[in-house]
Amino acid sequence: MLLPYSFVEIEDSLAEAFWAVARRLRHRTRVALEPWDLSPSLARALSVLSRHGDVRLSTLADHLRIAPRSATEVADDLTRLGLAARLPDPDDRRATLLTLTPAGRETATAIQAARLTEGDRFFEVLDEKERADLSRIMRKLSSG
Amino acid sequence: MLLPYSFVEIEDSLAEAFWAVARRLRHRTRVALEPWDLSPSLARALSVLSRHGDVRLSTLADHLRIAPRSATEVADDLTRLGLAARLPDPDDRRATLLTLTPAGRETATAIQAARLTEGDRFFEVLDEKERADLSRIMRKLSSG
DNA sequence: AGTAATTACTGAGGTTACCTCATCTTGAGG
DNA sequence: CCTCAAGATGAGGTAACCTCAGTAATTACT
Repeated sequence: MLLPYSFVEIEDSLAEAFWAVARRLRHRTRVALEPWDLSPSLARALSVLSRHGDVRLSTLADHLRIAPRSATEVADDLTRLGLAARLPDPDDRRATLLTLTPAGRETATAIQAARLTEGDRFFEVLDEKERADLSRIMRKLSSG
Repeated sequence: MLLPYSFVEIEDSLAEAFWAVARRLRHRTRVALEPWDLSPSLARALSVLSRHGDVRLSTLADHLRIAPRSATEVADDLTRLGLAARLPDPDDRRATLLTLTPAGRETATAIQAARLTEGDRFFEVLDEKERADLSRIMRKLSSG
């Protein structure tokens, strides 16, 4: 199937350019997490806990968009690291709440801060208007 | 009593907005690949082969940014699927070239086209100027 | 109230896409 | 011709997911 040549080139480079940026940003994020020796996956879980407070494992799974069974493993890992703890849900004895330990809360806050500065540094090559444009465009792309 | 919760994460930073878009685009790409039942990883390898012609496994590894040992596995998979074949490098008897079979070439072309239309559909919610802005901004971010 | 269906978590085991390390063969330089 | 490096691969390992089956607790339906 053939598309108009110029059109192809533009679209092609747009998607590719996007992924090139994604790779760079991912790398930056990984570097930003290094001081805590935490995988991106666990860092994300920590951030969910820090934003939403105590959550059921199933809710954690929803937020992370992983299978419920996998949330069990994330909880295991965070617990093993002393960053979170399980406690029974008072409203439903089938359910388990995951809560941040003080160490977990501290780590979550530190990571959040580091991630923000990393993110800022990454995007600060853009001027004010470009950032506004990008923000608006991202919003459009993620809901359209 | 349990409060109802929303699964929608608050995207307060550019980075998070960016990742939300990345997730959507990745999903679109995966969907676009479904007709061929190929993993994104193999599709990428196919596209390297289609762009660079016959390549050594080590070169393939470089392009895909994976360890040389892992390129062996990618080659195994493509070979098993009849999309590529190994042939000895005439210039170096230690080396192996991977080459596309006719089926592989055909698949690579079809995937390329499908991927472009998917990308097209993804970015077409933007108007002309937004696409130009995004393209410029991505370029700036990936080299800055 | 008694039973059936559903929900929350987890054990067992699998998959994908990577990795390192050791080994074999071939090539290149002193 | 001898040592060292490079290309591929066997063996074995890992992270981060997955499905499926099972148990306990809850809700829904006679």
